[in-house]
Amino acid sequence: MADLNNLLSPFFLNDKEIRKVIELLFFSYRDFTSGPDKILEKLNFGRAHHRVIYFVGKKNHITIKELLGVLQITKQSLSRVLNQLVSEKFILVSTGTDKRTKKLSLTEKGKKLENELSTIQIKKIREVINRFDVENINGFKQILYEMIEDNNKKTFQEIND
Amino acid sequence: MADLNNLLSPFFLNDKEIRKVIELLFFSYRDFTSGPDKILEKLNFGRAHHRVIYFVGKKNHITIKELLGVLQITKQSLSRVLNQLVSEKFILVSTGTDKRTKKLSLTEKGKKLENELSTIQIKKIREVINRFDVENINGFKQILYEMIEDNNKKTFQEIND
DNA sequence: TTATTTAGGTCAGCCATATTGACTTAATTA
DNA sequence: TAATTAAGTCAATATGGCTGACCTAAATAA
Repeated sequence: MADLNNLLSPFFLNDKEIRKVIELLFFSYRDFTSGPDKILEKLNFGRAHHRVIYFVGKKNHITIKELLGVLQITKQSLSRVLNQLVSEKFILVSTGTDKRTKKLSLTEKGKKLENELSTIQIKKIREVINRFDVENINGFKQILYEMIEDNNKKTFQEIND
Repeated sequence: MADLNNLLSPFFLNDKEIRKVIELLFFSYRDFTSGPDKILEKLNFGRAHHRVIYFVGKKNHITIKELLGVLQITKQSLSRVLNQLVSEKFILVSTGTDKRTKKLSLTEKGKKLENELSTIQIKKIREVINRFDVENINGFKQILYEMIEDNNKKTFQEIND
């Protein structure tokens, strides 16, 4: 039966092979975040701070509500992290046209940190990806994209329009 | 200059495109772990328990030391999680030939939970992966593998030999 | 055989990141 | 004017990490 399955669907992957993917995701994601973690530690920041800095850098003038939508954490969780970043002058808060909203942006200090952290991850990805051909790279991106829940696919598109 | 780069290296990816990969990794990894999280919550377990159950299931009779090497956490961190799993009879501890060591294995109850959690993730990966061809899938696995630090590549190989 | 190393455990305290629930303020919109 | 929305805050709780100090028992090296 297993043989028949392999015969009929050449792209079929058995559980054993798929478990390897589970492990690859675990190990690669952990190592992917380890570089920035070391820099953040010196500033007494964590990965949560990195995410905020990343997405504020990505979308200048992002509001609190939008940021909460991207991060999918509670406003209480965001509050602590964001207040630290604001009080230490990595992030600047201004009022929106709708005066209920706030617009977040990186200060020069914030941009510098954002750049330092992203450079590590960009370099790492580029080093890996340069060893593969364009079909593999596009396939890689597409597979990751398809692993995202539909709701969050929208978010990905929104921050990239 | 950027044009020249693109001209000379067709596989060159600019920072903007690489940033998309950073985001894809963040969103996909988060959604990938959200399924099991819901089941674990009912048992008052977290992702740390899942990892222990996963790797004990993966390598029967794994020792504490080996498990610490895979998870890369301190024994104090492992201790709390593992003791819960043992006291709630998901994991069985026996003594190794070297009587200083302990061998961990899943009980029937543990196997059942492991299966329940892994099934969700395997299903998710299979659903995605079945929409791609074998070259894309292999490329995907290889790129993830290359993102792992050398030390941890060894670990991945060891648990898969 | 004694000394050292190794595998594992434990106690205590600390920090980061997340949660829920309840409540407030100010501004916008119906 | 009433309802909704964006944002903030206080308090309590859980999870999952960490460091440091210290312990036991077994295996191995000097």
